[in-house]
Amino acid sequence: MTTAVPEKPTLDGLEEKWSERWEAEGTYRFDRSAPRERVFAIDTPPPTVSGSLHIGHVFSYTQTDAVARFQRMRGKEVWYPMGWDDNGLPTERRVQNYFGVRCEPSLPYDPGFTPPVTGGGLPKDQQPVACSRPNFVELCRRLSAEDERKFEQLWRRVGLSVDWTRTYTTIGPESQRAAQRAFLRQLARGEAYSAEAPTLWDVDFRTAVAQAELEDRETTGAYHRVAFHRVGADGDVLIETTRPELLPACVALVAHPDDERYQPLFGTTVRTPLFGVEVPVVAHPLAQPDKGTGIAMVCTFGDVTDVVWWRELHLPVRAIVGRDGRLLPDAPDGMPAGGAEVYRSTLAGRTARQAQRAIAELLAASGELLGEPRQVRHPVKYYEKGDRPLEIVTSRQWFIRTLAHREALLARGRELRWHPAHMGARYADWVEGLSSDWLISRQRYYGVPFPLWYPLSATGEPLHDQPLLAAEDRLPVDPTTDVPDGYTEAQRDQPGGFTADPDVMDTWATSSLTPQIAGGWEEDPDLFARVFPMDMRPQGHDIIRTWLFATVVRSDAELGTLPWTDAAISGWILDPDRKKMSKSKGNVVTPVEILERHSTDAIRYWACSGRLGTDTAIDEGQMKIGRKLAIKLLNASRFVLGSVAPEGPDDPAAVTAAVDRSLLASLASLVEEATAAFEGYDHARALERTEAWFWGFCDDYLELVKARAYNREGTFPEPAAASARAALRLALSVLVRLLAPILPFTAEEVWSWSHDGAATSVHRAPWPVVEELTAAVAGGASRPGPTGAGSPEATGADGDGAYREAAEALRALRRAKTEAGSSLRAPVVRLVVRADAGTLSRLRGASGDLAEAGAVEAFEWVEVTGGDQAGFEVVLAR
RNA sequence: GGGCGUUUAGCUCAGUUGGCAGAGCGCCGGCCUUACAAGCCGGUGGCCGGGGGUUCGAGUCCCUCAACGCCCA
Repeated sequence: MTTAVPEKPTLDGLEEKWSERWEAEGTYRFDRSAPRERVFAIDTPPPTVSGSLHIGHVFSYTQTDAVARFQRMRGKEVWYPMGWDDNGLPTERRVQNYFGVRCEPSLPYDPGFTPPVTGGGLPKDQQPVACSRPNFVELCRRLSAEDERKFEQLWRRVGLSVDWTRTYTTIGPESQRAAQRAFLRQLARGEAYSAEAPTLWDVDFRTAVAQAELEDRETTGAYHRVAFHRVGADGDVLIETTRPELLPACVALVAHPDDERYQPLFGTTVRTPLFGVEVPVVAHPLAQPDKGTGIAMVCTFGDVTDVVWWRELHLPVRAIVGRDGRLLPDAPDGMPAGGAEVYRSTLAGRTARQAQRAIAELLAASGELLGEPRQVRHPVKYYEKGDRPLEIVTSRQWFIRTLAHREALLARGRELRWHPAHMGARYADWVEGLSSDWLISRQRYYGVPFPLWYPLSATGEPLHDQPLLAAEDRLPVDPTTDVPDGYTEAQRDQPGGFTADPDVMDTWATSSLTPQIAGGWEEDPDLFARVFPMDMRPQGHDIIRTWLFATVVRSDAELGTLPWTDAAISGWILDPDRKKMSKSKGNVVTPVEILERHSTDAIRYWACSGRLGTDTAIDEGQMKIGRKLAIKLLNASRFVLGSVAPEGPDDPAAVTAAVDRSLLASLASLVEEATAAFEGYDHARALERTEAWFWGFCDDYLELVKARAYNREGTFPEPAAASARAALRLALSVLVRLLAPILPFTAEEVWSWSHDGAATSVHRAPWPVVEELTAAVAGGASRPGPTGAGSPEATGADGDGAYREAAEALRALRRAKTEAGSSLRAPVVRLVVRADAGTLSRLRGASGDLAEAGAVEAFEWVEVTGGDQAGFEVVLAR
C-alpha cells in the first residue's frame, strides 16, 4: 500500500518519523555476505567526544553521508561504521573540570570514590581531589559514554546513514587489542623502539609531544647580549640569546665555519659568565652569521637546533630543566663550586621565566650583560593544546620508524587518489619535512597502555633492553594491573621482580588503526577481507599530517598496502564573517538550534553545496534555499502523485509526445552528469545540476503539460494525456532519487507516496540510469506526436529541442504579460511564431500545450529563412 | 623564506576542450496562476584582482605582480 499524499505537505516531523523507520527496518545495516567488489567501505573519522559538536562537524560528515547514500543506491553494500575518539588528553582535561579531580598514579584504587562535583563548577577556593589512575580512568569512561550518547543522537538527527551496530570507541577493548597487537608486531620487526633521547616536552601536561603536534607561535622575547670570557687569551666573546636562563646548561659556543670573525676562535675555549664553566668554541653550518652576533651558545637543551648540535658535535649533556618546567635542584656536573653555589641559591626550583629574571639581574650586576635586553617577536614552539613554550627534556620514549620509510611513504601518497588533487602536496610536504621518527608514548593516564613490563635488577633498576612482552592472546593487557607470565603480583616493583611500562600510547597511535579496528583485523578475517583496503577516507585537511599520515604508516607497515583508495578532504567551516570557528573566539555555532530552525535537509543542502577542500562560511541564506528546494520537492510530488498521475503508468513506452520525450532526453543527460559528478567525489556539482534542472522542470515543464495531464475537458486524446502523466512520474521518480543523497528525509517522504512505504526505502532504490529513460527517449523519430501534427523533425537529432523550444515560447508569453502588467491567465489573441521549418514543426506539435499554458487563442506560423529574425510576437487582448 | 590554494554581479558561488560572461540570494517592478503566496513572473546588476604574452579569438593557456587564506620552515 502507498501512503496517502497529504493535503498540505510539510517538512516538520520528517526527521523523527524516518529516523525511527530506518532504524526499525535496518535500512543502513551492512550485509556482510557481500563480496568485496560490491562493498563500498568508508573509514569514518571518529570525532573526539570531549565537549560538543559544532556545525563544522555536521558540514563534513554530511558530505560523506551523501557519498555513502549514492554508493548504496548504486548497488553497493556500504560499510559505514561510526567510531568515537574518547581516548586521550582532551577527555582527561574535560574529566578534570567536570568532576573536579586530578589523577595521582601513586594512589591505590578506591572502589567507593565519588568525585566532589559533577558537571563542573568546583568552587575556586577548592583544590581538585586526587584520585588513583583506575578511578580516574573510570570517570573518563563514564563521561565518554555520556557524550557518545549525545553525539549519536545528533548524528541520527542529521540523518547519517551509519550502521549503528558497528560502532567502536578508541578506548574500547577491540581498539586496545588492535593497538597493542600492531605495536608488538612492529616491535618484533624492529619498527618500534624505545630510546632515551631529548624530546619536546609540555611542562603543564607533563608529557612528551610529537612533531605533528607542534605549532609555532609568534612570541615576545628579548635578546640578552652576554659576555663569555676567553681562556688563555684576553677579551670576551659576545653572544645574544633569548634564553639566558639556560646559561648553566651551556656546553659550547657555535659559529658558522665560513665566518671569518670567529674562525680564529675555533678550537679554543671560553668560560661561561657567572658559572665559570669552560666550553669549546666550535663550527657548524647551522649557525646563522646574520643572527645576533653570529655566534650562539649551545645549551642542553634550548631548542631543536641545540639537539642537532649536541648530537652532531658530540657535546656533553648539562640538563637543568626538569619535567615540571622548573630548574633542577642540583647544578649540572662539572660546574666549579662557586658557580654551583650561585645556581643553588638563585636558580634551583625556579620556573624558566623566574630564572630568566634572576639571571638577567645577576649578569647585570656582574657587568656581563651588555646594554638593555632588546625586545623581539620570534616563533616559539608550543604543543598545539598547550599554554607554555615547550621545553626539551631527556626521557625514555617509544618511537615508530618513519624516517627509514620516507620514499615508500611518498610513493603511497602518490598512489592515493586525493580529492581535491592538490591536497596530496600537503602530505608530500609533510613526509619530506619529517625530522624525527614518530613518537608514540605519552606520560598520561587515559589511553592504551604499552603491553609490556621490565624486569628489575637486584638493585631495582628496570632493564629496558629486556622487556617482558605480553602474548598476543592475552591482549588487551594493562601492565599496571596485569602481571607478566612467570611472575606474581607480589613481585611488582620489587628488586628482582618486574615493573610496568608506565606510559600510554598517543591517541593517534590508536586512531591510525581505524580501518583495522572497525574492519576486524585479525579478529574477523572474513569481514576484514570484505572491507579492507577501504574505498574512502573522509577528513579535514588539518589532520593530513597526523591522522592520514599515521594511518598510511600503519597500513603500509603491517599490511603492505594503502588503507584506502581515495581520500576526500573537506574544507574548514568559517563563521559568517569568514573567520575560522573556534571555541576561544566564541563564534561556535551549535548545530541543534540551526537544525531546528531550518530542518535537517536544509542544512544538508548547505553542506553539500560546499565542494571538497573548499572552506565554506556558515550561510543561513543558503540553508533557506535548501529548505525551499525541499518544500518544492514535496509540492511538485504532491502535484504529480496526488493530483494528475496517482496511478501511472510508469511505462516509458507510454511517453509518446515529442515534448515529453524531449524532456526525458534532457533528464537522461542530467543523470549522466550527476552520476559522473558523484563518482568523482563532486557532490556539489551533482547537487547544483540536479537542482537547476529540477527548478526548470517545475517552472516550465509542469506548467506546460499541466492541462494535458489533467485533461479534464477531454481536450487532448487520451494517449497524449497518458504520455504527460508517464513522463511526469518517470521524471519525478528519477529526480527524487537524484536528490535522495542530499535530502534524505524529504526524498523518503515523497518516495513513500508512490512506494510501499518502509519496505522499499528510496535509499535502497536503484540509482537512476539512462536506460530506464531510453525507451522513451529513443522513441523513434517518425512516431506521430499526439498533440498535433507529427513530423520527422518532431524528435530530430536534437533530443532536447522540442521541450527547450516550447519552454522558450512559454517564457515569451509570460514576459509579454508581465511587461503589460497583466495576469498570467490573461488571454493571448494571437501568438506569432517566426522560426525555421524544423522549429516551427516542433512548436506546432506543442501548440496544444502552449494554448492551455499560455491561454493562447490563435497561432500564426511564419517560416523564416536566411537572415530573417526568429522570435515570438505576443498579441494580448486590449 | 618555501609550498599549496583563492581572487568572476552588492553577497555566496558555477563557468568542463580557448568560441556571444552565468545561477541563487539581494534589489526594483508585476501577478491570487487548480502543486506550492513559505508561491510565481519579469527586470536591474560585470575593468572576470593588476600588468604583459600566445592566439583569428583568453574568465579559461603562459609569464609577472598584488591581496587574502592555509600548510611547512
